[in-house]
Amino acid sequence: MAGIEDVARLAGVSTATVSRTLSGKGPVSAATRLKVEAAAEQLGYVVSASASSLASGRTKNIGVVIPFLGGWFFPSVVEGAQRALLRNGYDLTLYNLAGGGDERASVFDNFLLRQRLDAVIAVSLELTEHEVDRLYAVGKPLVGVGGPIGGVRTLTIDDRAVARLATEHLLSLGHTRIGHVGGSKEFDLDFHLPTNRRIGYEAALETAGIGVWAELFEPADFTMRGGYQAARRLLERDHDRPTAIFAASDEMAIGCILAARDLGLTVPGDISVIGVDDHELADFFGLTTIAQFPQGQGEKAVDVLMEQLRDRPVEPVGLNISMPFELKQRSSTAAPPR
Amino acid sequence: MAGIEDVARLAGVSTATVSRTLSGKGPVSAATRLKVEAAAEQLGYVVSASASSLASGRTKNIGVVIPFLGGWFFPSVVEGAQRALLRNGYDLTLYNLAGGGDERASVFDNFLLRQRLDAVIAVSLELTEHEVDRLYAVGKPLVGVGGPIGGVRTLTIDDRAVARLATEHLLSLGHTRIGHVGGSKEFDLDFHLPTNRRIGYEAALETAGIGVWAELFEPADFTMRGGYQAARRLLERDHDRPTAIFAASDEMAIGCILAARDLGLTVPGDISVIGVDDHELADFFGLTTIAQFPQGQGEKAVDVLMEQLRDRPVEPVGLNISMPFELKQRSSTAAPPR
DNA sequence: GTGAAAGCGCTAACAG
DNA sequence: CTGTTAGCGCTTTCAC
Repeated sequence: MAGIEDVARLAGVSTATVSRTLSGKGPVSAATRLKVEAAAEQLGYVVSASASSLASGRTKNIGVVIPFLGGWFFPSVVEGAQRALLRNGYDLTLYNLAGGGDERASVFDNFLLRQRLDAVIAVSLELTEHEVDRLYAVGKPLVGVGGPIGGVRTLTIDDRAVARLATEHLLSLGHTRIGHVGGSKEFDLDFHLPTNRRIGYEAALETAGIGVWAELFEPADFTMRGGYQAARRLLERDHDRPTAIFAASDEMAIGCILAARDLGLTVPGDISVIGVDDHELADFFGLTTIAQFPQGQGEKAVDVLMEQLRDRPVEPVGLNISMPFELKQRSSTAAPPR
Repeated sequence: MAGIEDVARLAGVSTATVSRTLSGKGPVSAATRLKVEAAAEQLGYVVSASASSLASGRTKNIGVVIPFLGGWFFPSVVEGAQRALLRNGYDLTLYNLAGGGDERASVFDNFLLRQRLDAVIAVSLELTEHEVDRLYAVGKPLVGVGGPIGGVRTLTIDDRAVARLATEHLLSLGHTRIGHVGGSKEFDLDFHLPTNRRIGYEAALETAGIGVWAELFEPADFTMRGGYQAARRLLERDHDRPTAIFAASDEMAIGCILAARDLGLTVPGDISVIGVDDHELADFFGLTTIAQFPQGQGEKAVDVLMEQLRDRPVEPVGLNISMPFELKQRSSTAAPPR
């Protein structure tokens, strides 16, 4: 492992010049730049992260905190963030709060405070005041993805608008009895996603002059199995069966499709199904959905941070940054039967 | 951010004593220990990672390199490793090679060499000689998960034994025409998993005195859709249709189940299906499978590293560490029809 | 545009 | 058992 001094010696300059050249900060003549770069290249020199951090206060590393690494959303966000960070020469250190034990406390009270991070991205996390304090105590920029965090810049999709769009799609096809497989109470704690999607669904119905029937709502747990069970409850009654279902996630929507098939119903012949996400399996099941772009969310979070890291004084213009979503029509929705 | 000096002052001792106390290394009297701990607690002191690393040469951080973060396997391995690392006070820095651009080169030629890592875990990676060299150049312990890396300690499951077990399960139920949905050539590059599973399958058939029919093999791409299409090809012929399918992954196996349903066949009535993985969806689909435990693999990789980091001289006893797998019987397998 | 030198905050001998 | 001290390998003033 060659050090900066080796490079300096080989290039015939001082370590200060090597540092300036390789970091791109400070004035260096074209000639020296070339010499230094050649020397560094030849020796395979790579700066020592700890020495550089200690001296400069910058770590070139950012922390990503997630509740757990399951499903499709979190890995996608992380992958997007990773890609963007790599481009910027940053490392990504992952903090996974799963486990339910003292992992969470230990992450917030120790790991994040080790001054190993220049900033943190918190994904779908409802942070307690104490946790936000801890984070701010470090004095590092913080951006949220998905869950509104008090006083923190956050990237979100407008869940009500998403639900409205999905419901309006079904309405526009002529459906009037539209069921909703949403989240149960337990899933509302973190960022009110289920509630917001339900509100959007109901708003769309009301705008269309159609009443909201409580019995057309079925709560589930965001899994395929949960969606399956909810859909069976919705579809097994033979009076007033819905002709369409809006599920609050693709996994649940796929569960609905499978339930319909098991009941001998065809999709979309007898029943239309629409989800939210554009999950990796959506295409295979021909699922119409409202796509959101988690990778893009991860990348965008990084962009926001990079900007903040560059010109410090930039304070949050608006706290919430709205992320795009769009209707992706496939073969699971069509006009109602008859 | 309180520093070690603040703590020393408050506790009325030297910084060396604080360091010794908090790191647990070196002798400290019970009384001082208490004083120091109280002071540190009161000030909310957390050691600066970069200063500590620079001085000690240890970073308390390990790198995990993965080909991409999709699917179910990689996130699970990462989550397992994360959990184990957290317990040991280590951070996890994630390197994702996806993207196909120069990400890979940049990771190996820069990121991993920044001396930010005490060790690295390479998951399902076929490393080039140059890459292994780079890694060894850093002089850090390296352990592989899933893909045998030249000269590196690696955790693997015995893919041939896995396939044999799956096939034998079908044989024991009385099946004799057993199809295999395996991996196509492209997927063999990285660690010969498809080939090994196919060999295991064929070995089991031969041991049972049953010939291997080439037309009972269908290659696919490890996705649900790929499994679906392969199964259709296998099941659509009406002469000599297999009565059971062994798929080399659960996602493909689920695709097979869906294909069977679409062809009007019942599982396991007309056709039995077995997979490999114990994927998160396996239970929902009632899929019999050979479970492997990716979280456990991640944890084990960490254990191996921790041991190596503790008592340096420990050299690889055997290079390959065999990981457990087991038959998990659900409702997708039964005796053949008639 | 470049070099000298003073740290960044901690750890690890080495004394005592 | 505890304190003193010399770095760890860089970055960053500040002169020149």
